Amino acid sequence: MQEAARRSGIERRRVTIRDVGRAAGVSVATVSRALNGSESVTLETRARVQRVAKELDFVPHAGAQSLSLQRTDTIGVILPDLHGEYFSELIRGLDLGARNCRRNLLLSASHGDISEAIGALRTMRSRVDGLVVMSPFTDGDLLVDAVNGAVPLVLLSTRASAGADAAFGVDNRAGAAAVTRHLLDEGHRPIAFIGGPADNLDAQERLRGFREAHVEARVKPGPVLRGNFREESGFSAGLLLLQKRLPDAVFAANDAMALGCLQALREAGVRIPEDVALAGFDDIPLARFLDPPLTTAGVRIAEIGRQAVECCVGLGEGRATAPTQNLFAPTLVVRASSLNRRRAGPPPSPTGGTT
Amino acid sequence: MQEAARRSGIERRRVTIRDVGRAAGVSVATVSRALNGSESVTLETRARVQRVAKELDFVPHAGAQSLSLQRTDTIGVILPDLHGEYFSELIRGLDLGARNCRRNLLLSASHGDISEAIGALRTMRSRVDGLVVMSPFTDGDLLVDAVNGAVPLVLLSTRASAGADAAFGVDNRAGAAAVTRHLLDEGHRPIAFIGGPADNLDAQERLRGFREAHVEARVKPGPVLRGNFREESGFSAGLLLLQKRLPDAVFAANDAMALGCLQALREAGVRIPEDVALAGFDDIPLARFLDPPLTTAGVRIAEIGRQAVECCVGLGEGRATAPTQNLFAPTLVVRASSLNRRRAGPPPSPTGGTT
DNA sequence: CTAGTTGGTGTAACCGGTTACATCAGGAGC
DNA sequence: GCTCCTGATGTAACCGGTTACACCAACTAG
Repeated sequence: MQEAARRSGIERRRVTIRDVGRAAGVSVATVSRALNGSESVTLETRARVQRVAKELDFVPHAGAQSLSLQRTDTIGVILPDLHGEYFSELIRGLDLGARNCRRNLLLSASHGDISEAIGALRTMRSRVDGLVVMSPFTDGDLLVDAVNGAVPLVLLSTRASAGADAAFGVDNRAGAAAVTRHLLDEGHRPIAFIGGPADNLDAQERLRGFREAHVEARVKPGPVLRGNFREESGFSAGLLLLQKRLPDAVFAANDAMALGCLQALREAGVRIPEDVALAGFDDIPLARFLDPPLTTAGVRIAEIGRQAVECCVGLGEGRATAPTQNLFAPTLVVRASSLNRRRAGPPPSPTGGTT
Repeated sequence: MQEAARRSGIERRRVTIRDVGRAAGVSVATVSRALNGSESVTLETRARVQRVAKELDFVPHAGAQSLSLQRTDTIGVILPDLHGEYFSELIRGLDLGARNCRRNLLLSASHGDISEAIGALRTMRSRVDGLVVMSPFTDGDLLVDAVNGAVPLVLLSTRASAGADAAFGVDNRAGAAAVTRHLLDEGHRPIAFIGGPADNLDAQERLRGFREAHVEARVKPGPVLRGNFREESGFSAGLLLLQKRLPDAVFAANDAMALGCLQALREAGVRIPEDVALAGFDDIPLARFLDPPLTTAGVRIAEIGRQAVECCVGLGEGRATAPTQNLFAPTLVVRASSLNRRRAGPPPSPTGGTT
């Protein structure tokens, strides 16, 4: 038994609540009460216990506590990836929420793979009081099944599912429509679209917004290219666009692809926005620093993360929280990349363009 | 399958190992053995137990397991911040390492505050098998004290401490010296330096590398300005520089500040690199996309994170891992921002500069 | 046919907390 | 002086796993 305990001879035995009790001359119950602020303990006893606990460097065993109290003070988070500015911002918000609620954050990446996500879910299920999961590439139902009601489940940017306790997301459709309208208002047409992965909910909705704005304006949309939300795919799309007659504007379904496209066009000597206007989506920090600064749809990513965690904690405490469906409206952020500065100058030549 | 369990009223009791035992007609010991792959179980019994466990959607209680086994399969991570490209990369590496070792990742930010870091340490101590802590603003000893040998402790970019079990970091001095030498080789002098926070180890070492390279080259260093590693402070430093005679080059102690400085200079019409050359440190993804692309010292951040976690897990398993002191050498990444393209042209004017 | 062995399984102790309930001292009320 | 009450504290059951040890059938060996 407990092989682990005597694993290495020099191993130091944990200080338990019994050790504290013995040293303070009281029972374990009193120690527990003294440290957890139950009022039925003499001031003097409480002080003594606290002093002894500090002296012995006593820290309660989280596992024992969770076994006894049936809670872990931890929220689990599963994201498709942990990489890039978008997720960085999201994680910051998640941490903020966790800190506000005095919870720990257990983090994992699913790498866009549903079976990895479900695997992560299963390991996490028993170690957390609630889960926040982002899984834009699948139906929420699979996740709901995997959690099976064990803990509250909050979905981010995931196709809503009746089984989830709450869902947060961005109003991609409205955001994309706003960007598209802006491009049309500037007089750009046709507008090409660089889309995200076919199975990605955000990507689908953004494309939808793009199309709806065109219908509304009675303008025929430009070509729709397929991307995967990564910079390289924006670059490839840019190359593809260069092979035909260039559109007046390009709207990429996220900033990373807009960036890639910008690279491709610039390398070919195309001037932005003089020859082709450009817009993205997300407003990652980098967008402001591009040359030219990128027009995009701004999403308060961190804020979404914070609210998701706080909602999740609330659900776990039985507090009926605000609406369980929550769509954040992005703001149109107009920067130089989308303005109409079309000039009579010669068509793009390989030597032209910005410095 | 889970149908029955799901619809059973509101209050759903956890499925325990005893429930599985009862349903499979065996004892808890047999269930445990069957599920944990002990060999002394009939194939037939094992199959039946596994089937029943799946049917009941049994997931072992992590707290109970950690109480019994004295391990949590979790590694705790405390970083100064979770925000920005640098930490994003780091977290990605940490996750990679955790995944390789089949561990969970418990994440927290200290916001550069030593007391917050220690608080986080105390809550984590009892929930993890090991800790990876980055705390460039303080002495490692405080952290070592707070952990007090409860679990293995791996430090990142932190002043080494005898009490820590291992330490990883970047050879900031060599990296900064390499960048400085490169700038000098290009013929830039004097070179101004934008430093990081005074109490930050990385910042101190980078400044040291900057100075040493000057001594070595027998060149007098330019002015050293104070920054805080954030973009705004780079911007302020840029404004300050503009008030006097501009140096030939500016070396910012990290890329974020280089970026801020670039903004300030560009707004004043200073051309980079024609009027002033610029270099940073870290090689965050953004560096390649600046205009002009930024010369910097490349650090394999994710790789450091991965190794730190894997080392931490190894220590917990009693495996004596590689050297406990580990400095990664950055690579000099030369891009356009630092080249000598000085021209006879007129001194910077508000209307000059890049597009 | 008995004694010894072996392999599968069950029983119960243990991990370290929390807390319902028991206990006990001391003061109030009669 | 005795009972009753009250408030501080102790005892032990419980949370849900793991595993040492006991047990027992079925077999082998003598």
